[in-house]
Order: sequence, then structure tokens, then C-alpha cells
Amino acid sequence: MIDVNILRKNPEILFDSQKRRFQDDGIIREAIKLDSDWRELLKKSNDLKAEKNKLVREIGERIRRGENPDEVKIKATEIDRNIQQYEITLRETEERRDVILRRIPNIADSEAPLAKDESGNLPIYFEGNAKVSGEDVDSFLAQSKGKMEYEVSKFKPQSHVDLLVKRNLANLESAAAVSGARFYYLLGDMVLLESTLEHYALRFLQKRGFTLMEPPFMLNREATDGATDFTAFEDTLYKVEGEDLYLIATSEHPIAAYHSNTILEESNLPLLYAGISPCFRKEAGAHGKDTKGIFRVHQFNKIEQFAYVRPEDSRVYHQKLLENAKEFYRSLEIPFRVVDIATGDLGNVASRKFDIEAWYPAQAQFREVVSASNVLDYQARRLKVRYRTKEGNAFVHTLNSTLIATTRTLVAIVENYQQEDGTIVIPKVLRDSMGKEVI
RNA sequence: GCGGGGAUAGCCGAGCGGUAAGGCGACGGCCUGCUAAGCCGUUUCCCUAUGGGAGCGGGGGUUCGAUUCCCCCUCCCCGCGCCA
Repeated sequence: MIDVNILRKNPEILFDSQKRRFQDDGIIREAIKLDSDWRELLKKSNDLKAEKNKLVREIGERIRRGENPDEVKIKATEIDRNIQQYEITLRETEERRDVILRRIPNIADSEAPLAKDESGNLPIYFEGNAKVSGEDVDSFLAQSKGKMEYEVSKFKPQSHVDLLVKRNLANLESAAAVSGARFYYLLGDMVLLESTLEHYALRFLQKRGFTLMEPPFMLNREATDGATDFTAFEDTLYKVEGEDLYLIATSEHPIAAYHSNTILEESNLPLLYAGISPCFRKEAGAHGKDTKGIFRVHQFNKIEQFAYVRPEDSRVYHQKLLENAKEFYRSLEIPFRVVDIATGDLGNVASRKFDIEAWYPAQAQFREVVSASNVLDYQARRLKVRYRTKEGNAFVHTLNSTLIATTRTLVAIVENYQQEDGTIVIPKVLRDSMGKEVI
């Protein structure tokens, strides 16, 4: 949620942000109107209450003095009736204002690339030595802007779907039969590899000062709406029938809600959490995309970085989270690029966002494995996460970044590390705890 | 699931129809060579703000007035039951 004071004192900031997001500003105008109506009604209602409180105190006085309070009682009741009327409209207006206020997107960072959709996302960094099939070299050079090392592979890599099914490391047909499309059974060494990867990722973040956290996998509506805009996000979520509960789409949401309605001590900041959880997503808008395999699925496991920081530190921590993720993929020796996400593709919650896209040789594409967002005080304000400062209580800033979405990182390993015979070499950093060098 | 007890400010905790004690912590000030102690003040939110309003887990009700009485709900603790 944006700060209502910006709406009152500097609405041009919001109009400008909407323009940069290529979004309609009607919502801003509506919020301004509702807020000024609300303040007018509040003034009237408060004045009447002040009057009534005076009378109520007088009644107490009269009773104490042994006088008859009936005359004052009648006056108080009359005013009370008047208050009731204002209260009804006041509450209605307040509710409508808050609904609108919560729908206003975060202020887009002025440094984010200006474009109306993902076609304006800007690759800004390249790293690693990519394996590229002969026929994909031109496409690779375009995608890497020629800024990345590569070697032409000696064989055409198989898609992860073919390889995993052939090697009996996954069964997608059985999953489709019992659960539907976009589900999977993972088998044998792939399960071990996933588990090893998670263990490595958790250790990686714990060493860097993150508190490990396994959160609830279901949240109620209020918490979900605090972490994101529920109305915009509803299509993504699985609801539990007959309960006010939703399966989480990311551990970002329960971690964001962890400190809701609390005042943190400044000396405890930053608070860093590494969340591990399954993620459940309907993928409603993704018909026809990645229909095969485990790249885009309804359920996957994720390890997430989350930070609560002082406002003045959020830019630095945004870079730190991104650097952690870069270092992680570097250590796995998976080639990647970093993409600066365009204003029109930020989503409502993020002010600035960087994605890491791994190189997938079989798909001959860079594809998202990490998304690192600076949310500023947008979630903190919704969830009322504050911290004590010398000048008073202020909202913290929150940031989040994927470290791994297991399915996507596994696919990246399978595509980048496969050999001509269909075996998969295990990345060096995983070999010890995996207990194998090849599967 | 059943019975009993509970939820008060950052934390602890009194109040149990007349308008939120006290303590701890934190912050600011006084004092001090410095620190500590001591003393004073501040320490939930909202508003067109020397003032006013709201707020005692959440929602309703009774009353001129509810932290206090009544109803519903949530969560926590104890005991019993059930289950992994």
C-alpha cells in the first residue's frame, strides 16, 4: 500500500508512476476523491463525539453531586443518533477508500527501464561459459549481445522432458492421470539431487546470516492480502474448500506476514530469512506455455531470501540479495544473465526488480530462475511492520529474492550438465553431499 | 471434539460500570570530568492538530457511559478424548 500522505501532498508522484507503468491513473483520482470525502466526514463525526463526551462527563458529575441527570441524558441520546448516521457513511467511505488505496501499485523506481511490457526488459549482465548447439549460435549471440563466452556443443542436448522420462527420473503421464497437467512424479536420483540442492542452498544462506524458516504452507485471506494484492493475485491461488485458507504461491507471503502488526527494534535490523516451502500456483494465464515437463508446474519447492531492512538500506540489500543469487548460480557453474525488469512488467508490489535468467541449452533460451524485488514499504504498510526510531515509529522496507525454485534449477542442471549418453554430471559443489558424480 | 482458565501498550502486569495504575526496556533532557545512579519528560493509531477522536484479542448487544455485564468468533494454557 502506498502512503496516503503522498496521495494528499504529492499526488504527482503517483500520477507519474502510473504513467511510467503504462497504467491508467483513474484509480489515483478516485482515491483522492474518496479520501477527501472521508476526512470531511471524520471531522464532522469527531466534532459530534467531542460534544457527546462532554455531556457524558457531565452526567457522571451530576450523579456524583446527587443531581438529576435526565435532561442531559436526553441531549446525549439525541447527539448519539446524529453520530450513528455519520458513522455509517464514514465507514462506507473508509472501506471504499481503503480498497482503492490497496489497489494502487507501488511507485515504480525511476531507474527501471521504461517500457510497457516484458519486451522492454533490459539484459545488463552476463556470466559463464554457455554450451550452444551449432544451429543456435546466432540466436545465442543475439540473446547474449555477444557479451558472453560460449562453446559449440558436440551433440544436440535433449529436452529435460525426454531425458528425465527416458531415464525414469520423472513420470509425467502418471501425474497427469492422477492430478492433471503440470504435475510430476520425481523419481530416484532426481529426488536425491533436489534434496541435495535444497540442503546446499539452505547452508549457503545460513552461512550468510539468514535465519532458516519453514513457514505455514497455507495462509488466510487477510495475511495473503497483506503480502500482495489479493484481488489481483486470486487467480493464482488454490483455495482450501470450506476454510479461510489458501495454499501459498511462495514463502515470500508467510515470511512477509511473520512480523505483521509489530514494532521491531532498529538494532535488530536487518532481519534476514531464508524460507523453504512448496509453492502452489494455478498458472491460469499460461495456457500453451511450457506445457511439457517440469519447467512450469502447479507445485514446486522454493528457497527464498527475504529481508526486512531500514528504508535507507533497501537499495543496498536489493543488490546483496541479487549478488547472493548470482554467486549461487556461479557456484553451480550455470551460465546466466541478469535482466533489469521494465516498469510495465514489475507487477503491483515491486518498485524495482532484477531477474536472473539461466541459459538452457536444449531450449536455446535464457529463462527466469530468480526474481529479486525491492518492495520498499509497500508490504510493510499493508502488514503494519514498523520499527522504532529516534524520530518515532516508521515502516520498514521489505525485499525478496528467489534463491532456487527447485524444478527450474533442476532443469537447468539437466540441460547444462547432460552428456551425450543421457547421463547427468553432478555440479562440483553438490558432489560430496550427493555422494555421486554422475547420475 | 468435551470441560475449565485466559488474551490489557515494545515487554511484564493492575483495574472488573464513571472514562487505562505501576514496573521494565527504549528514546530525549537535567545532573556529572566520563560512566553509573538519581530526577523530569516521551514512548498505539487517526484527523484541517497548543485541540479533538478512536483504542484493552476480533465482531455485535445492553447503558447517558463498557477494559468491566451479555452473545458470537479467533487464538493461547491446563485436563480428558482422538490421532500421527
